[in-house]
Amino acid sequence: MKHDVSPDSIPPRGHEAKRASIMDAAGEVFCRESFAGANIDMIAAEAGVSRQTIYNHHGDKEKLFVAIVRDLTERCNAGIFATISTFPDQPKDLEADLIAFAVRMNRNCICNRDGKFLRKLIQTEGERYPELFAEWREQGPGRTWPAIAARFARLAHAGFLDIEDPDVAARQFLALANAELQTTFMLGGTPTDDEVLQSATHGVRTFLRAFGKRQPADAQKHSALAGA
Amino acid sequence: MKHDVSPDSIPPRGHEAKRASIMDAAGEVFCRESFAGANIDMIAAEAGVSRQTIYNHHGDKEKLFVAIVRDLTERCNAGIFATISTFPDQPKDLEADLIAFAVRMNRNCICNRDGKFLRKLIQTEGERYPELFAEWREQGPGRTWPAIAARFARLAHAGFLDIEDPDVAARQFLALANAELQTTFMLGGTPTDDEVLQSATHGVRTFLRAFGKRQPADAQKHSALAGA
DNA sequence: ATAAATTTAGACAGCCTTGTCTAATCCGTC
DNA sequence: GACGGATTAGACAAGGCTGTCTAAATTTAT
Repeated sequence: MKHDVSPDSIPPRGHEAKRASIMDAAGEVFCRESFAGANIDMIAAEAGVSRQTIYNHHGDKEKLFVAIVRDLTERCNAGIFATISTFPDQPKDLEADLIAFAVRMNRNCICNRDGKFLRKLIQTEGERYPELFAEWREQGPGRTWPAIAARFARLAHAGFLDIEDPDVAARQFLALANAELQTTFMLGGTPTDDEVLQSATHGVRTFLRAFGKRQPADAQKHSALAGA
Repeated sequence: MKHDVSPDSIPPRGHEAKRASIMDAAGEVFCRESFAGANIDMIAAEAGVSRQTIYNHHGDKEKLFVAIVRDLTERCNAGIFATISTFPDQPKDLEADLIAFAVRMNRNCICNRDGKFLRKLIQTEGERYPELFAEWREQGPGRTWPAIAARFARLAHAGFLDIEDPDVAARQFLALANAELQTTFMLGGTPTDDEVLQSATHGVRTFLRAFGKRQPADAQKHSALAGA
C-alpha cells in the first residue's frame, strides 16, 4: 500500500523552483491519495524537498490544498480559453475542423495533467469545500460554456449550422466529444490519442447529423462513410 | 468540520438489521469522507451501532469497504438491467418514449442514492483498488452498454432509427441524456426532477435529429418545436 | 426462565500524522 | 571569503485512528 518515496529525479534549485516542485508534487499526491489520505511526508519526498520547506511556503496542509486547487483552476481555465480561441469560425471543412477542435479541447484541457488533477480533486473533495469549488464552477463551466456557445451561435448565424439553442448545443458538443472516454475518466485513466480521436470523430459526426445544414452551400462531402 | 454524530434515527433490531444499517452508514460515510477520511467511529455512530459490532461483522476497514463496493455494484447493475427491460421496443411516440426511458435511467440508476455513491467511490478510490473496479467495469458498463446497444439495434432494424454503429449510438444516447447534469454530478449534487427531464428532453431531441428517420412511415410529428 | 449468542461501552497498545522547534548546512551575493 | 536567507534532518509533543480485549448488558431462542 505504501508508495515509492524516491525524490522525483533532480533536486530543484532556487526558491521558486522549490515552490513549483511542491505544487507539482502536492497536486499529484492529493489527486492520487485524496486530501485525507495524503500526508506531508509523501509530498515532501515526491517534491524532493524537506517537510519543513512545505510548511515554510504554505503554512499548513489545508492552505496548501487550497493553493493547489486555485492554481489548477487558473491554469485549466487559461488552457480552455486558449483552445476556444482556436474555434473554427470560418471552417473550410466543417467536420474535420470541428473534430480537430474537439481533439484539441480534450488533449489540452481535459486529458492533460492539469485537467485530470482538477477533475479528480473536484469530484473527490468538492463537497468538503463548497465555496472553493463554487468559485471553480463560476470561473470554469460558468464562463467557458457560454464562450463555446457563442462560437457555435456565430457558426449558426454564418449558415454553417442549424441550431436553436447554442447553450444546449455547446454542452451536447462536449458531451458527445467525450462520450467514449467516460469510463476511462471515471477510473482516473488517461485515454490514448487514438481513443480521443475516435470519440471526437464519432461525436462530431453525430453532432453534425443533428445540427448540420441539410443542404449546405457546397454539398456535404463528408458523410458517415469516411474511414477512421 | 466534524459531522453530526446522532444515531440514524431508530436503533435497529436484530442481526441482519444491524448488518444493513452498517452497510448503509458505511456507504454514506465512505462516500462523503473518502476511504482515508472515514473512520470507524463515524460509521458506528451513523449506523447506531457500537464500533465492535462493525469489526464483528466485517473484520476490518478495508474488508468493509470492499463489501460496500460490491454491494453497490450489484444493486446498481440490477437497477440498470431492470430499467433496460423497459426500453421502448415498439414505441408509439418515439421521442416521448425515449425521453421517458432516459429519465427512468437517470432517476433510478444514476441519480439515486446507490448510483451516486457508487460513482463517487469509483472516482475517488478507483485507482487504489484496480481489480475491484475492473470487476465493476466488466459487470457494469461492459455488460450494460452492449445491452442498451442491442435495444437500439433492434429499434433501427425495425425501421425507427437510422443507426450504423449501435454501440456508438448507445454511448452517445447516454452522454446526451446527461449532458446538462455533468457539473452537478462533478460536485456530488443530485439534480432535481426538472433538471433530469430537461437534460433528457434536449438530449433525446438531438439524438433523434441525428439518428431519426428523415421520412418515417408516419411523418415526424414531434419536431424541435415542441414545448418543454 | 434459562442458556446461548450478540451487542455494548470503555480502556488500551501501537502506529501514524500534523505542526513546531533546533541546530547544522547549503546557496547566491557582495 | 564572509554574510544572510533558505533549506535540511531529526527530534518532539499532541492528538487521532485502528484493531483488540474485557466484562457487563441485552437480545434471541429454547
